[in-house]
Amino acid sequence: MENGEASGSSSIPLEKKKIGGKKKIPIELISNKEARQVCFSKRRQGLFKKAKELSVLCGANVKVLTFSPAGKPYPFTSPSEQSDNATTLSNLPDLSRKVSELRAKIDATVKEKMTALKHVAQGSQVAHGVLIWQRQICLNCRQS
Amino acid sequence: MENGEASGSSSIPLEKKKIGGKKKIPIELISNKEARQVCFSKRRQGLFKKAKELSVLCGANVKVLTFSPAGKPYPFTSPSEQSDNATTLSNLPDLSRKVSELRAKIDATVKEKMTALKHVAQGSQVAHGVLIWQRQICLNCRQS
DNA sequence: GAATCTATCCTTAGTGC
DNA sequence: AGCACTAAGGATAGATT
Repeated sequence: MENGEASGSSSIPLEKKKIGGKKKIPIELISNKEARQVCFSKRRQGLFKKAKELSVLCGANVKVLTFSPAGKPYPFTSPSEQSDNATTLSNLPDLSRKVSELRAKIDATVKEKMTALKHVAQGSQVAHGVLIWQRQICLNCRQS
Repeated sequence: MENGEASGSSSIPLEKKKIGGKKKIPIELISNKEARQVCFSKRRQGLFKKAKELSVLCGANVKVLTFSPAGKPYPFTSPSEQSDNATTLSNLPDLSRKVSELRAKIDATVKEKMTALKHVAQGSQVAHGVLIWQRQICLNCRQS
């Protein structure tokens, strides 16, 4: 697949440059900042499309969360998951399974983040940040 | 011995069938259960690869969370995010930004799930499940 | 700088092993 | 089950508008 630029051989036919056409690029950080942003937009679009296709074709829940180079979040959630409210309300037998999936998702995410942040907190001054973050979670719980 | 040709009878290269080739398929739920599973495996692989390429090319954090038709979770997290612990420990100036990103992610996820589950709970008997789920979150908070 | 175009690269449906 | 193969279809880097 990722048949890299490995072949350094001189057997690569150099042809005259035609307009258009996709050229292969190495999978490494794009140095040009503008090109990187353009690439992000295009590929994020493609990634979301692939995610949607996967969810539709296979009836699978798919969530994608990307952060642009500028730090802006771009989330994607498969339609089947977005409409869980409606579908489950009229389809109670599936409810427990859906709830289990949601619980697994949030548990995995929370656990992962907690672990990461705890490790970070052990060697830095971010302990306060961790505490604040934990309170937000608990406030969310109480609010409901 | 050289490939294939050797033993006796069939020295004539058999006519190769024109096998393979990709046909267009409509983007809708694949009815055949096995085909659906195969498709899920292939496309999940492709999706993860695309996610990795996006994260590398653009230096972006990417997370993908998929559930197979059978309900098994397959998560993907971009390498740059996976190594947040190490990188941030030796790179404290980036810490607050990383923490903000993590906080935004978990907040978005929690809020989304809470909303979905609250809607569900309003019209069904799942209120207990919601409460249990909330306690788990809060326990996680206290444990740290 | 977003949209469009195009040639090329990449993914993957279908098949066989 | 998983891997290899083929080639049609799709994604996209670069140029152009």
